[in-house]
This record gives sequence, structure tokens and C-alpha cells, in this order.
Amino acid sequence: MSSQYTFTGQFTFSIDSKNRINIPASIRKQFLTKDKKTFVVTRGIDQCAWIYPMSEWNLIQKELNQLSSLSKTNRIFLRNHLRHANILKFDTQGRFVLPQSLVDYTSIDKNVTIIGVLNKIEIWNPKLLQKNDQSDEIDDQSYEQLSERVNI
Amino acid sequence: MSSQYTFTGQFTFSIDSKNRINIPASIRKQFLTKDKKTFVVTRGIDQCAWIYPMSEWNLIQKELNQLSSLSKTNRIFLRNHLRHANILKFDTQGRFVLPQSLVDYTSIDKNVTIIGVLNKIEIWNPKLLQKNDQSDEIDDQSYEQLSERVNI
DNA sequence: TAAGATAAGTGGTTAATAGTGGGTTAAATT
DNA sequence: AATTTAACCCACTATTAACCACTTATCTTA
Repeated sequence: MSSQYTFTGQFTFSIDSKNRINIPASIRKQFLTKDKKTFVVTRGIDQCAWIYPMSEWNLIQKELNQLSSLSKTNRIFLRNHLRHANILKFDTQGRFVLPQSLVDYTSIDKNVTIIGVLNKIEIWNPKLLQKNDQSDEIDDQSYEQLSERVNI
Repeated sequence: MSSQYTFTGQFTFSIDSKNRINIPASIRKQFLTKDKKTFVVTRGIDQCAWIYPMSEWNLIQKELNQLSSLSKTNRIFLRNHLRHANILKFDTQGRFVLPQSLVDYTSIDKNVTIIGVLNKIEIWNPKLLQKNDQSDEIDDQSYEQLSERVNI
């Protein structure tokens, strides 16, 4: 079963003294009723946090469940992937609190940039995102490889 | 029948003078009523303790039953897995006492890090976990192999 | 286009819950 | 019977979650 979400757009909001972050109303409205405001925040592969609606996360978990813990590689992979995953809810104002460990990991201090990326939402420190923009340009060869798989 | 539990997240608590460890409320709440606060603590394969809700442990035992004791590997594996398994309960505050043999095995002294890993909960000495983090990085080849099985 | 109404984003306060420490009683072991 | 061990109870503190209020932005309608 494939993703039911197609988040897009970019927004810059603030994080308050209690680590609360507001999710843009336009993104929040896209959450399906079955996900009843529940979602998972975890470490992104880059220096950002990833948010998955609960049903999306369940798809990922189903795959992880196939891995036996008798394999060392599997154990390490599972541990490091799951330990940073937090199941959260929006408060009545549509905010959530970003766990301290992720505040540290993302180096978020005052402002946050929120990006919709298909089935997930990314949370960035605006400065890091900008730096990433410049240094992590995709080279031509990689674009060639991509073109074989994605038709846009 | 597959797992009914999907623990995630990481928490750092303390162990007291009576070897009592508090399980995070958010994890405790996930225990199904059929498991009536009963669970099994045993040796992890790494230098940590594993906690399974009772019904999960029953599934594992069923699998272990498939292993013939004619194989030496099987005999050793079964012995080490089962001899350190303790059936325990939470106290009224949501804590349990970690058996001395597991305190020794995990080298836990003052603080403990608790990690949710799908169908089990891991109990670590924070320092050992950190060391594990650094030394047991997954190499690229293993990631490649994983990518053939898990799509995330 | 201006004015009012509605919704969105932000900040702080209060109430409830979670984590921790210790003491007392009951049970078990020697 | 004495000592140890485990279960149970109570209390304090810190953290978290629910609640309320205000400002700014957006949308509606005259």
C-alpha cells in the first residue's frame, strides 16, 4: 500500500521557550481523520527532523518488523532508527513539542522552517537549510541516474 | 501471528538503591490488558536487558520450540536465552526490580537508558550504549543489503 | 475598498501527571 | 526466631499537558 499524503510548500515559524512548534494550518488540514492528529517525529537522514502521519509510520514499521534481531546489522539498524522516533499529538492550538534530543540534533534555536516533502514533513533550522542548499548541489551524473527512475 | 507491540523512543531514568527501574509512562500505557502488567526480562544479545510483554514472550517461546536440541548451536542458544529469563510485574508506581544477575550483565550502576524497539524494550547503561553507537556503525555494504529488503 | 468577522500564530498560567525517594508491613529463607 | 527479601504505601518535586488570552493575518460582505 502506497502513501496517501502529498505534502508540499515551505513555511517559516518560531519555536517557543517550551519547544513548541506550530504546524502550518494548511498542512495540518491535510491530515486524514484516521490519523486523528497523531504522528511520529524522528531524526531525518540530514540534519533535520522528519514528521510522518501515524498511518505512514505504520507502513514503515511493518517493514521493520520483518527484520530478525538475531542479525547484528539488523539490531543496530532497528535500535538507531526506532530510538529517536517519538509518537506525538498536536495540542488544541495545533502545535507539538519537539523533544529536546531533536532540538539538539537539528540545532534549532529561534526559528524553524517547515517543508512538505510528499509523505513526510521536514523541520529545519533555517540557516542549516540554506547552507545545505548551497553545498549539497546535485551533480549532473546523479541527475542522470535519477532520470532513469523518476519521470518528471 | 505477528507482534502486537510497536515500542519506540528513548528515555533516560535512574535506578535506585533497591535496583528499581521506572518504565516510562508512555511505554507502560501501551501494555495490553491481557498482559496485565506481566512481562519477561532476559539477557539481550548485546550488553543490555530485553523486556517482552508476556504475550510477546509466548510467541518467541513458540519459535524457540522449533529448534532441535540435536544441534549444539541450538542447545547453547536456547540455554542462554532461557536461563536468564525472569517473569516480573510492575509495582504500583510502575517500576520493577532488575534482577542482580542482569544488573551485573548490563553493568548498570546509576542511570539507565530505556529504548523501545518494536516488540521489545531494551535497558542499557547509557555509557555502553554510547560506546556501541560509535563502534558499531553500519558499513555501506550492509546498508546496501538492507535496502534490498526494507524500503524506507 | 473599508469594516467586521473569522481563523491563525504566539505567549503565559494553572492543573494534572510522572519520576523519585524512603519507610512500613508482609513474606520468605535459613 | 532472626534475618533478609520483596511487596506495598505514602509523600515530595519536576515535568508535562490542558487551558486561557492576546495579537496578527486572512477572508467576507456590504
